[in-house]
Amino acid sequence: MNSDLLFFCTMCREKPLDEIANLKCTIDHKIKTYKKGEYIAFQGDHISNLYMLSKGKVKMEIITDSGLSIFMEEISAPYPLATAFLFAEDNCFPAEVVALEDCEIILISKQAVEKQIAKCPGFLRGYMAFTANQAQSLSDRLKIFSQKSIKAKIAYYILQRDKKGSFDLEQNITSLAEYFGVERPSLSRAISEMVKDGIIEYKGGKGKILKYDSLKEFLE
Amino acid sequence: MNSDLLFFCTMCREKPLDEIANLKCTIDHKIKTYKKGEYIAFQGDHISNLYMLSKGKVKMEIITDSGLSIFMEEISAPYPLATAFLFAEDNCFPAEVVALEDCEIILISKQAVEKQIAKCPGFLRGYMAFTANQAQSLSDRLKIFSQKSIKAKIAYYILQRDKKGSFDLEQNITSLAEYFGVERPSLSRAISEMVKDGIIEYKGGKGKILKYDSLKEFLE
DNA sequence: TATAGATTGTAACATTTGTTACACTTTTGA
DNA sequence: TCAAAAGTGTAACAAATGTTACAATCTATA
Repeated sequence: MNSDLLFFCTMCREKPLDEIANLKCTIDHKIKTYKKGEYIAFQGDHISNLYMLSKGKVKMEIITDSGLSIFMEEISAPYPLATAFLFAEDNCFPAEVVALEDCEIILISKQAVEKQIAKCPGFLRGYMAFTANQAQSLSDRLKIFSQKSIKAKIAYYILQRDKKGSFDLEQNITSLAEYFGVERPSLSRAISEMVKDGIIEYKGGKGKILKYDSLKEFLE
Repeated sequence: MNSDLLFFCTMCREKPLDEIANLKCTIDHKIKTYKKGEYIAFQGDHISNLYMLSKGKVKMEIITDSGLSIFMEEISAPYPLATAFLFAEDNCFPAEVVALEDCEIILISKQAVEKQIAKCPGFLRGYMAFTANQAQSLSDRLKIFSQKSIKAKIAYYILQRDKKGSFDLEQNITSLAEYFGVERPSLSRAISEMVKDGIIEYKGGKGKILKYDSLKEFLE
């Protein structure tokens, strides 16, 4: 996948892929490469470019004043880095970015991004859709987390996916436990208890809701 | 505060207030008013306008297929509603919006928003800054929630605010407990134990970090 | 098909957190 | 200035969740 293509795929989703392949990227950009282990950005760096990770894998790490690492996340290409921060009030990198493999990054200046947004509504929609979807999934996850008990999380999750009394967890118990921020055996146990209490049926990732009222009582 | 002013204050933050006051709002918009109890939007409605709540207070409520309310949030003017969703892939209202008081809403069509964004970089920055800041605070909160134990949440929170060995909680214990999603006495107890163990000093919202290593051990 | 690896359910026990109640302090507003 | 309200720390006990271990099942691949 060449860089232009990648760029259009990620940021300008309105055109079909074959059409994109024939487009010439007219956006002013630079391409930088980093060797494994190199720093791509330091925490607190002013963000004046859009960073599109086009090849490789990076680690973003939040370091405190005293040098302790308190948060870490790995990101694989293709993915834009810190998109939200480019336009945020405090437009500094919130974390250090280190190349975990050899990486290629497409840099587009804030001015170029603004120019492109003004020129191409598709680019605007792509950029907005990206940050919007990101905010949306953060907010979804936060709603799950704000349910205090595991059974409440389950109730919230399956009620959201309720299709005429049936639900599909859409992922295995191990991942779901991680998504909920709880231990797998604890989630397993909670589901078992809800089945035993006749509130739901459950088998192999899918199930049925038997008592809506009981589920509702777990919430909030 | 007139509607134009409100609009510029919220979405176009680059100009000083006195300058804003003299501006004429050239953005194509409609103003709608709703009586207390009226529905402003239904869950699933297609979002084709930016909704600026300029007066009043609304309730956003997520209702499941089966009619259960599983999430609720109150929003007071001035505040834009569902900004992220206007450009999201699934651009439907995620919740019902009901007027809790008599409300006024400024409606700006997606086309008008795009036009304005293309025309006025300040508007773009305002819009982006808003969604970006929103995403940022969601993400901050999610990091706290993803720390499993209360002491880990405390450790993460104060390390983030560490200024040369001192920290300031910036809010009272009651609010902080709510922010963490735990009970107040539980938070109180956890802090007391950390003080007793000589890990931190604490008094009236402020404190000092005595053992960085012990704090670090709580994380993740 | 056979087999190694991943996923799942379950159990017993340890640990953490929630719950409730109360006394004490600080803040607020009349 | 005083009384009421809000905020705080603490304790004892209940409840929920984590931890660890193991066996059963499913899945992918040689």
